[in-house]
Amino acid sequence: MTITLKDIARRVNRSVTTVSRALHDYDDVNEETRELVKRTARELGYMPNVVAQRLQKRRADTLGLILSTSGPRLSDPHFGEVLAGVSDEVAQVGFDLLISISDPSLDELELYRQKISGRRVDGVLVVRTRCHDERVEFLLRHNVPFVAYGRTLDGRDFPYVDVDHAAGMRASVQHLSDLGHRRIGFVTGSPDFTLVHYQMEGFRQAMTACALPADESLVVEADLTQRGGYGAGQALFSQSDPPTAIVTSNDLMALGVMSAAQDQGLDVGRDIAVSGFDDIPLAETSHPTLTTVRQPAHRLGQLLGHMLVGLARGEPLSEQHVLIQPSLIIRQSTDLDLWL
Amino acid sequence: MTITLKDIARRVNRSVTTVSRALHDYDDVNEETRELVKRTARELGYMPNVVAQRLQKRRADTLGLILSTSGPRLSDPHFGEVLAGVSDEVAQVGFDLLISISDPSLDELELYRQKISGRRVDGVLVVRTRCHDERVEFLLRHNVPFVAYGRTLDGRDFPYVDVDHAAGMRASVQHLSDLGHRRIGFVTGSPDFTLVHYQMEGFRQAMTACALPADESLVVEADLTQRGGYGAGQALFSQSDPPTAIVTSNDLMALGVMSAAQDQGLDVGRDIAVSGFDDIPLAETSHPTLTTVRQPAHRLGQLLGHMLVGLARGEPLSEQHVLIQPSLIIRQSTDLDLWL
DNA sequence: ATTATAGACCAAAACGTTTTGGATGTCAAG
DNA sequence: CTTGACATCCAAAACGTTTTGGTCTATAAT
Repeated sequence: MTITLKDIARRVNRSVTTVSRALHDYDDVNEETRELVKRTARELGYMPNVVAQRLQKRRADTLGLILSTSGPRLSDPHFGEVLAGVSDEVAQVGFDLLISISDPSLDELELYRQKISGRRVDGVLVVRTRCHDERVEFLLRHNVPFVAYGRTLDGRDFPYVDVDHAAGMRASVQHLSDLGHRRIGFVTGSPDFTLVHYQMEGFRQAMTACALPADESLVVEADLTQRGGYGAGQALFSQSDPPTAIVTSNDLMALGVMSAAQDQGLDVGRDIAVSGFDDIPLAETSHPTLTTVRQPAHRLGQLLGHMLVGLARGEPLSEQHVLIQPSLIIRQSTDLDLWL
Repeated sequence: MTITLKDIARRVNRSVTTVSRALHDYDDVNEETRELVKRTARELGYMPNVVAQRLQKRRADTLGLILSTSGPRLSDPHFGEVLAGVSDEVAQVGFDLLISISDPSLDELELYRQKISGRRVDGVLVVRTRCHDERVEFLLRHNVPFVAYGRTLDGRDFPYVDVDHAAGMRASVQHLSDLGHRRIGFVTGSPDFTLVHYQMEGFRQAMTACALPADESLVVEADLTQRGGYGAGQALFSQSDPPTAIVTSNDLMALGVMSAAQDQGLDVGRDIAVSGFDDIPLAETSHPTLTTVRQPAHRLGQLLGHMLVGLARGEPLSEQHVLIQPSLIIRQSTDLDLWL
């Protein structure tokens, strides 16, 4: 049997109204009754029925995150860390985080529609944006509070947090150029992803700035996974004039590239330089350790969570657009003689 | 403005009751009105307010998962995969999955109390059980439907899904013994975890069965992470009479151990054999590839989800206890000459 | 002509809160 | 004595559903 306000009211001989107001520290209830109410509530083990609260308040105190099966999975370490940041942050202010993995049979937007119009969530998080992103369009059109992890390219205005992938990539290429590399390969994800688009932009900018020849055959596209990186690496190494250095769209791919290199008998860090993006924990303990562009994943998640909670509460956002500058972490995979 | 049953009722000149019943295909509403109601609902873009439904039905259609900060994080690949399985399964039958990361300041059990008595969730998932697990005690005491990923040791009866860690570990040790190893180290997590306990049991059983000497100094405890494995590996390699083979509690640790070995200049697979547990995707692409004990993570998650949904709906469970037999996957880290 | 039966519908209650708009009593000031 | 202010309390409405327990009408059976 579960305890309700009515039970407490009956017990202390007050109305439900008074009990509710006492528990919420309204100032129109006598000090004594307030104490009495609170004590009995504790004694009876009263816990408010949040569903009823939500119905009355017309708020869900819940934030939604929809993962499409094609997007990043929970097993992507960088993404997991961002998510942990979001969760930490929103939990602190009493919000729940609702995670849906979109059934492949169901249209992803339909899922948004359900969750949102069904009042299940009062704000959503969009992850890994695409250059033109239908989810963003949908959410804007339906006036749903949301924050995106990543920008889009079609000039719509919406709140986002993003990392300056172009700058990160420029730093990587610059570093490799400084080491004397002239044939630099790029193992990349689909250019539909905004992050890949900007990385590509940074890559080309830096190649030009360093006066390096642009060779399109050195740009290989694959899945943003280790397996994808492995395949792309194999493709690059089997070319007649293979690159001496490779940058990648994320660390998982970089690890895959390193595997492919090692399988070819190459000594990563000496025969071939590899540089990643993200700085997942594995980057620090791989062999050789991985040079990469660090994104403050956890802090980034916290920021996303913070903004989203604000939006969901209808507060104005102090910063609509946040662009975080990543930093290059140089390790052995680009310079094996570098010992820590 | 959001559409409610009342709006539809007004529009079709029927009562709210009839509209509700029409939408739910009750047989006491005329075929024509049913059609009319459904059509108008579609036209107006009606979506039921699930909060109201839940209040009325006294069900949340939501399953809870509480991650304590000390337990596995979302960034553990094996765990992420299990979770994806759970999520896939429960989404298919319309349940939500609520993930809370327990604030370190808040007592974990208190969080359970809140979510459960607050009627936020109608079933919970307990992951990575401990030999004596307070969460299990709590849930049993409060009669909350739950399924555990892992057993406990104190003889309480509750539904669980677990992997036979003892058998997996026996297979690993047997394999190493067959290769001629006699000094086998064990890099393990805290024995409080049930999985570690059973691994330890399997380890000792196999050592005895293979007539290998038990040397307690070869058992090193550390965090169930790559970093933990690295440290434990260093400790083992700096001993006067180091092991020639090492088994570990999970793959992340094994990767850490491999790193430590390689930093010592050891050739993993030749100078030292390393064997993991889980078979995360990384195991297949590490260098050398990792011999490990495979757990069907995704399927395991689906099973957990399936059981939990059944319980939450009050259906009797066909199988209370599921113990899955893992299989040994032999790769290069125990036998470098093994080329695939 | 009465009584059943079935088909179509609905008002009201319920779920457990919070909010609104008073009501009541006391006391001090005028 | 009246007025106003203040402190304390509460009934009723509201949130959007589903369920309960009907009513009413038309037709069929007796």
